[in-house]
Amino acid sequence: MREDDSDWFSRWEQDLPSPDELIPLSQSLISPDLALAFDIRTPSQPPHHHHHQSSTPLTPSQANSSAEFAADSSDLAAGDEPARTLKRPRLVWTPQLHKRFVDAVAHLGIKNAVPKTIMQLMSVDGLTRENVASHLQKYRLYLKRMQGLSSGGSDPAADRLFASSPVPAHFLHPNRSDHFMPSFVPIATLQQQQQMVAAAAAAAANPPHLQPPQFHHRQIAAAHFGSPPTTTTNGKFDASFLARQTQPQQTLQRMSTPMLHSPVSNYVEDLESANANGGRAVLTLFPTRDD
DNA sequence: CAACTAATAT
DNA sequence: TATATTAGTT
Repeated sequence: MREDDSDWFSRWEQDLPSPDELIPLSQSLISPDLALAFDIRTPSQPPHHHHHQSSTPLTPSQANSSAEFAADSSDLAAGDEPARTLKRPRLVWTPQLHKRFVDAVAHLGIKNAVPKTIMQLMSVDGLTRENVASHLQKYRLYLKRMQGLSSGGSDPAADRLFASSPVPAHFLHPNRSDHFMPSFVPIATLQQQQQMVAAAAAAAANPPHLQPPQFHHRQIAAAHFGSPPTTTTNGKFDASFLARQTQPQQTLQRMSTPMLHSPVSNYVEDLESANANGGRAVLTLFPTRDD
């Protein structure tokens, strides 16, 4: 029974030659909740993901990363009005997505790294706080596990995902004053929008008990099938921050490090990340790049 | 009470 | 196992 677990991921990767061949395409899965909440009937004209830029209808800044969801075995009856009790497809944490997560946590500091803040920093449309919370829980367990195994621990394939992103040293050190590292927190206007939208939605629509999706009308969750990390299909995330935050909500956003506003190239090299994993990659800033 | 975390369920 | 959902705190 050991072959199963160590294989599923690799097989998953390898068995996906290319999305074009495999994917029948346009399975545009908009988050059911979202679709419902916003009365989005059809995928409408899926913003044809024109492979190449040419005239992009969306500014790069708007081209936020979108969460990828797993293809649910449940068939969506064609033309069948979805019951109001639709649930979101399971989120697939790809290495890229996880990296975004780790970066967010790293820059927030483990102390301040809470689901909501992480979610906001990640700026991945479709991502819910619950998504992040669940992942965070697991990630914390992973960190704890790793603390015990400082050296020589051959990493079981179980943590492949987590191993894909280097663990910032601070994570393993329960140093009480760990607020040294938290670099600037590039909160995009997204945060404000989310807050405002959420408030507005709550005040105006006042949904029964449905979690008011904190997305603006522009932020729509598009679903893709798992893109193999090897094929560089995805990883086209965008750093849509750089918008100076206006009013700090509750979360404290401070610019400690001298470095600051640089349109896109805000790379922070954290060579300190020397984990036992033999992780080679260094810590970069948000600009997620496929490995 | 909203959000966090741990526990539990699928 | 991975992620979702619930439950119990703060």
